[in-house]
Amino acid sequence: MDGILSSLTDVQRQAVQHVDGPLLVLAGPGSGKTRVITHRVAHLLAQGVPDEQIVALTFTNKSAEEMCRRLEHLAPGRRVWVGTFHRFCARLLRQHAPLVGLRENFTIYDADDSRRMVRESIADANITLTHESPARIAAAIGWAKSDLVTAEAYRAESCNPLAALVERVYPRYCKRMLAANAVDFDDLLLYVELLLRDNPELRHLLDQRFRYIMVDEYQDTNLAQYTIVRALSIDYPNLAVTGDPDQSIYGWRGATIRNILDFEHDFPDVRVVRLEQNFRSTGRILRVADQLIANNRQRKEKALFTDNTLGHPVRVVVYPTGRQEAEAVAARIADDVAAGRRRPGDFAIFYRANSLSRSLERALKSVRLPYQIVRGLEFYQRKEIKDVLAYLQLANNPVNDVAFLRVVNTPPRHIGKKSIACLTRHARHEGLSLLDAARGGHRIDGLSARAAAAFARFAALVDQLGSVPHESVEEILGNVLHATDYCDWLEAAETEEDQQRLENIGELLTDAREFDETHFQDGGLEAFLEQTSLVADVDGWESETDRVTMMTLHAAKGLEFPVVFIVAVEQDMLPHKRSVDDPDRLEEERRLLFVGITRAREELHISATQQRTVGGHIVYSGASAFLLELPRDDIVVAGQLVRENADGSGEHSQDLDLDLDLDLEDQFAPDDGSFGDLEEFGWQTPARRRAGKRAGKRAGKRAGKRAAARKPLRTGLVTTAAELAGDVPSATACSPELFHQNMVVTHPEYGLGKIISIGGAGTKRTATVQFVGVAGPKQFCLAFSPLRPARG
DNA sequence: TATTCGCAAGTTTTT
DNA sequence: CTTGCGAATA
Repeated sequence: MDGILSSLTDVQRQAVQHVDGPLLVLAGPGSGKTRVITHRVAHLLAQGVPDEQIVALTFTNKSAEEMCRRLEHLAPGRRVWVGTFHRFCARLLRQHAPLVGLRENFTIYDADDSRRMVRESIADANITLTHESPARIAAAIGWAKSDLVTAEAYRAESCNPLAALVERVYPRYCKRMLAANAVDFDDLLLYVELLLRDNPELRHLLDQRFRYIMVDEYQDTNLAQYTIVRALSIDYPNLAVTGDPDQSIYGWRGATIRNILDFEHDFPDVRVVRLEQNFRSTGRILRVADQLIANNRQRKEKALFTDNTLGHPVRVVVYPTGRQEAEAVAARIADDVAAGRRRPGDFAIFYRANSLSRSLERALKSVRLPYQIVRGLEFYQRKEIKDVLAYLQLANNPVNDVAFLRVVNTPPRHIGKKSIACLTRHARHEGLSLLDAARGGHRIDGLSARAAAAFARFAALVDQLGSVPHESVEEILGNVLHATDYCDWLEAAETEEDQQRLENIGELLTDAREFDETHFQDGGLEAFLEQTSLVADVDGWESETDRVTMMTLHAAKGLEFPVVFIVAVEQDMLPHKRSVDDPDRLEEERRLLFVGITRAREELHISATQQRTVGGHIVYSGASAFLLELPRDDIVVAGQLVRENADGSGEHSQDLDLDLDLDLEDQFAPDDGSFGDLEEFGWQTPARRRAGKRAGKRAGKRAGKRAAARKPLRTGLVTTAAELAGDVPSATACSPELFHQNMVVTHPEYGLGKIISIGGAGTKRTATVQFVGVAGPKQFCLAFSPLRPARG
């Protein structure tokens, strides 16, 4: 035990040695948080706490594994429960499923399955969507669940069209899910909460059993998660949470930063320990991170410091295009690797959105650098994998209608849309599951004898799958592939794509075999299925292999790399355009960048472009406002950032040093010459564009004029600003969010009008406009209409 | 009923 | 640019 404690700092030791009562560890990035948690577990064990009384909850399987690994070192052979919140809840729910109306073999639906279910429920409610999407309704339902609002309790506030839809769809969705014996991710939490709320004796029992609970990344908990750990810490309030408000990046998923900000309030006798010493990054990197995050209001002040060397300045580079950015990053890495300074595995590239990985991937390929993209989920979302898993799900849970519909005609069994519609109608009418209805298909009106026979054969097939003795998942899976002819079907096709599919299925078989070796005894097929639905992207990351890692900023949390590149730090990308208008969400975007920055140990490169292709369209990007918040003394800038005051007043342009770093000139100037032109571009920050958008007439008009006067722009940048301000009519549509009720607008054909009603979001946002001298109101889909705000 | 083609729509982050 | 969906065709 002495050995364990001696490797810790004083503050860390305080947290580790805390045994009873609530504990809050405010841990800055790189402050040894995981170390503290694992050591504390080891300490508890050393104090005589039985293994089964300790539970450590994490957000990703990845960090759970890491924790297990370290724990195995500190306390070999002990069996402490470490895992994700969702897995923990899934386990509890399996044990007590009947209490909430489920059976213990319930299926966990992924986002895709649950969206299908929402779609059906929308149909149930006789709703035809006009300007909302099933996805948005699904998200709203999820949001309600994270806030512990059940279907029965849900009431739409008046004047909220989305909520009005949710109020009708949510109960139907719930009913359908129960009938299919299925839960979605949010249900896992919600049901456990209800379980604890409605069964006091059970709650007490579990409270007693899980006597020492630890929650990592506490800043990312939502109300449901908070309530669950709270309910398990009443009789034995030994709840230890660790987190950093500055790293809260899941607000969009219902996480509330208040859970950590108010922890001291909720648990009055809490012991608070602050870990502020950073052991990871250079002084400069830490300072850059610290300065950036100082711009946030919602936080607990922290005094981050480090004894590490100052290190290199952070490089901020602006490239003309996304392609050049990707090539430059790849070239830089290739250079370091070729010179023997670094290994590929030292590098990580982070981006805001998955779609940005493509150009990087291509660039790394062309310089022959080994890489891995952390996007593990994708594997389980492939059609062939989902198909095969659907058979397994159906074998395990025969009332799973979504799985039934997925595979009833895959591979093709001469069962068409009409027959399925007929079956569905009958099943609903009789209150049967689709599989049960299929079994007695011959008695259904309007169903051809041929189709009825096909259904019966399918039902028999599924029954056979379910009756195979549960020797191993691999065997069960093998049986599925054989009995359904799935592989034969793919082989027959012989296209390149189908070859790949066969390989993927092979990979799934390997997965199953590995599972059998390690976990089969913990629950067999059901446990395997649970694992496949509860994996996340980060989980696919292999730290051991020597490859360049690419991932989203979200996935990067908790990891560290010697050299980090953060690309596409542009306005509307980071901060993302869906977040810029909401101060809270804007702060979250800033935290996201903070998380990215603090992953870097030795070197950090931040880049942006002037022009990038997103979704097939070229957009002229502007510098992220965040770039201008970085401390000048700790960064080196290549490219020019021109800034104007957000209110559009005065031309206060702050030109950052055009400090071209030599490497960069070497890389680009000779090749394409484009780098030398960069200065001319008069790169524009979004401050101006937004000034134009918001204050429409005043600031916008001036911004437009001024921008036009600053001439050497050859991109469409100025035009864009002017258009947004309403100066130049054009075929391109304005941002739909720009319009609001009662706004006066112009249309090239109809002229001046007024918005009399408006609703929806994104491309679905529609407005009804009454034009002057035009009979009857007109409807517009704002994303594509030539409608724009009127001047003056 | 199966397959193929064309068009439209949606593009943030994840358990 | 991708994926998904619907219609037209074999």
